[in-house]
Amino acid sequence: MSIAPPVSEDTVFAPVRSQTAFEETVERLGTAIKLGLLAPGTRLPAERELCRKLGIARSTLRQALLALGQTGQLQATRGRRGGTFVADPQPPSELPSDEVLSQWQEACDSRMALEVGVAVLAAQRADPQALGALAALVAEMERQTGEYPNYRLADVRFHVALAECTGSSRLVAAMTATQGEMTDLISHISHPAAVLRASNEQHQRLLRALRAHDGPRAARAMSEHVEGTTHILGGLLPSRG
Amino acid sequence: MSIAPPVSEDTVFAPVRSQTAFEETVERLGTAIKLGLLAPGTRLPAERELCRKLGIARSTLRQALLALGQTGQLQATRGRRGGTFVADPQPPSELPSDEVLSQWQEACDSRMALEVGVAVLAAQRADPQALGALAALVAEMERQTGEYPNYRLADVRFHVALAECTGSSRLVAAMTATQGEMTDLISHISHPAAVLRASNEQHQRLLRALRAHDGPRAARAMSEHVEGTTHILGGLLPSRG
DNA sequence: CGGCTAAGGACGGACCACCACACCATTTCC
DNA sequence: GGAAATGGTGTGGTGGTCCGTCCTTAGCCG
Repeated sequence: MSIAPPVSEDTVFAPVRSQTAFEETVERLGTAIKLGLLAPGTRLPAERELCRKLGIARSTLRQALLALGQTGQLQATRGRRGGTFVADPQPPSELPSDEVLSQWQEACDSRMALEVGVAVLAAQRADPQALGALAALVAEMERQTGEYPNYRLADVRFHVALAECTGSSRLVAAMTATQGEMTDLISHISHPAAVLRASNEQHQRLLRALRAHDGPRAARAMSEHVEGTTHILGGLLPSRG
Repeated sequence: MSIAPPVSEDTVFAPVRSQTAFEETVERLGTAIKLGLLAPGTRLPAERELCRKLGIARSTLRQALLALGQTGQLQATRGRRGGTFVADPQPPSELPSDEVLSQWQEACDSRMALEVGVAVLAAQRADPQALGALAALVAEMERQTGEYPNYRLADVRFHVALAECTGSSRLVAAMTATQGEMTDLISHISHPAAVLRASNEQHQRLLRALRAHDGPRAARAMSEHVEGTTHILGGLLPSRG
């Protein structure tokens, strides 16, 4: 054991980040809206019900809803048939923040660690119905290679659906968070149809591996898929911090 | 897109979990001690320095240190040459909590998702020095198949060292957390030397894949390794909740 | 028209986590 | 004996969170 390199204590003693309920709520709902998991026009549950589902107080939830309303992602209507609704998509004009940008490699690494493992598990567990849904999403992407926003929407749903194949809510949550992070990164680089088609071919190869319940092949397909995105980002992203 | 299954809103609207700085500190330090990443006798940085590193107030840190002291994991000495020291290992007598036990499958799934991806990245990035350290740990495990606590210590260090090969602090942190969770689960099942030897052979196969910088082979070796543990747990763990 | 109802909106008090700061107690080194 | 370094203690202030209560809006219906 004395041979072993001492684990860098930078990890053990790294800063503790305590996220408030307010922040986490804004993050979660905002990501779901940004990714299109909550489609425009969707009505959220009533505040009194939603705060119960989220396990937070109504006043805390309202802070979050207010914040999301001020950024234009939500819109509230009062009255008997009122409610809180997901607004139409924002012009994705914000440049990725320096903070996100400086950590893009860590984000891609985390994505690799998540997606490959999910692919292995999905290969073991995907049922015919789930495979059909995945195939439909691949077909949708094929149709939308010319319309990046539509392509990306199907892309996100593909990866989230893959996580759902595992049956693990943790992994689904991690996947949505990761996809949100990736969306921030890739929304401002160009997306030629050729690149999208190539990417979707990797989806198809992955799907074939899933159909064969071949975990190792799924892992390989997925790792190449993630690596592709990473390399594209590395080439097109503004200078790294 | 209308074909796509709607993403289950259970994920988006799942309870928000806000961890306090105190809880996270206890968790992090406690896990590091439990895993042996902070060896018995180790002296922690002085409180005034440690709270700065952790980014929390000294009083908050002291709450955590007090809690860890009351469970016998830390011991403090006053005076100029004083400090807070890691105590000798506890008799691991606590049975895994029902809460941990009921989620053992999710824990194993998360582990799969982390370890396989880490293996792929490590295969790309491991340098000779890191490979040497990993080999030393494999050799150590080989020697310790009869002494489970020692074996497990080297095992944890192997997996954490693997994460360190990726150069991603996020992944190292995730790995320590995952290994802590696994330790909770496996500490109370039997560990015949034969099982440990078989497990370590998987480490060796993984190491060979890393040396060859063969990501897919590393992924396969790791997924089989994780799957082995999962199956053993499934067979030996008390009835699932 | 007028009341009922379901929804968002606003306010105030209580509690607690966290923080910053100052000070005390103990030990060791010079 | 004094300086220095360390853990130990107390105090007050800030902000986040919760809970309860009430107000406002708008659709439904008798």
